[in-house]
Amino acid sequence: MSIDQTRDPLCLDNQVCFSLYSATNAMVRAYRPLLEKLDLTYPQYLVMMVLWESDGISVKELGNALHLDSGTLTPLLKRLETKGMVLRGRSELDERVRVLHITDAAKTLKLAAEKVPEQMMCQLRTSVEKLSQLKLLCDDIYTELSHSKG
Amino acid sequence: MSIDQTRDPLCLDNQVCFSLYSATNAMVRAYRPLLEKLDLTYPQYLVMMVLWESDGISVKELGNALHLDSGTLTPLLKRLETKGMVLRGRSELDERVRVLHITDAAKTLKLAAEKVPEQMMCQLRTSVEKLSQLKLLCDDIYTELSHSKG
DNA sequence: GTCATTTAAGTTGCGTGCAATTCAATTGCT
DNA sequence: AGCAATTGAATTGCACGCAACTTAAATGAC
Repeated sequence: MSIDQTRDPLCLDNQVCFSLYSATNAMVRAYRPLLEKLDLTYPQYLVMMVLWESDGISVKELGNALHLDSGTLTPLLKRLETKGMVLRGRSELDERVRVLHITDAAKTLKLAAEKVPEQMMCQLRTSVEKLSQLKLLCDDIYTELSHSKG
Repeated sequence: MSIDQTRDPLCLDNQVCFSLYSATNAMVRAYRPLLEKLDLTYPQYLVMMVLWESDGISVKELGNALHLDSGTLTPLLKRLETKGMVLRGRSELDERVRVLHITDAAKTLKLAAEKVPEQMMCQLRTSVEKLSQLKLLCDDIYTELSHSKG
């Protein structure tokens, strides 16, 4: 004769947010061995994905694309610079802005990185429909949570 | 005449994982002002949720419930102990295991914490069906990603 | 009973996320 | 032109996550 856990607001099993949190942690863990071969962390991989598509953008623009701020990105970009993946230049028009350029090594790395999404899908043995459903729902609540604030 | 971004495997817009990652970051950000009043971080709130339901469990059991390891939990529990929320005792049967007990202050805190889920739902202006869909999908991929490893 | 193995927790080290603050360059107002 | 307000990055400080390792206690094989 246990309590009705389906009504308990503080029951872990009822919380979407905990599922979201656990799924994300598991996802980042799953990426690790794949990205280790590229000498990248998951956030670094995200940064590289943006830069592979849009070379020469600013830290601000990068932050907008990834929903991250300079407090996170500045040290991360310095690490990528140390690895020889990124050049952190300055805009000539506006001395405040950093202009981010990828190196030739980064362009080479892209070829290996292109295999990562498929490797990841092999572990995610879920239907493509479910995954696009998941993406829509995540984008949905992201929008809600951002709108209610900034 | 741009490239077909829907086919580009390294296009950010195509990646479920990035949506998941951004949604989780946004979710944790949204919790912050609510939990600040309880002097808890989101992971600390998760720990307290488990302990409110299951007082007297071990670090191991807590880790199983939250999918976190002692490297994360030990320092977190020490902080909760400093705040007077948790007592980190020892099992008499097995000297290795910590027996975690909540304090009276933690029991009082639970009353305030019970309001948090509803406050959170106010920001998540999404239908309940969508949210339970999201939860199912997250639990789904969590299971897939865990099974493929441990 | 002894010793290798296993197990629970703790420690170390690194890379995030992010709030808060600082700094310098630019913009806007007048 | 002069100066306040704004903006782009960087810095500081704190709390995770987690891999890798260590420590100490318990278990198991013989």
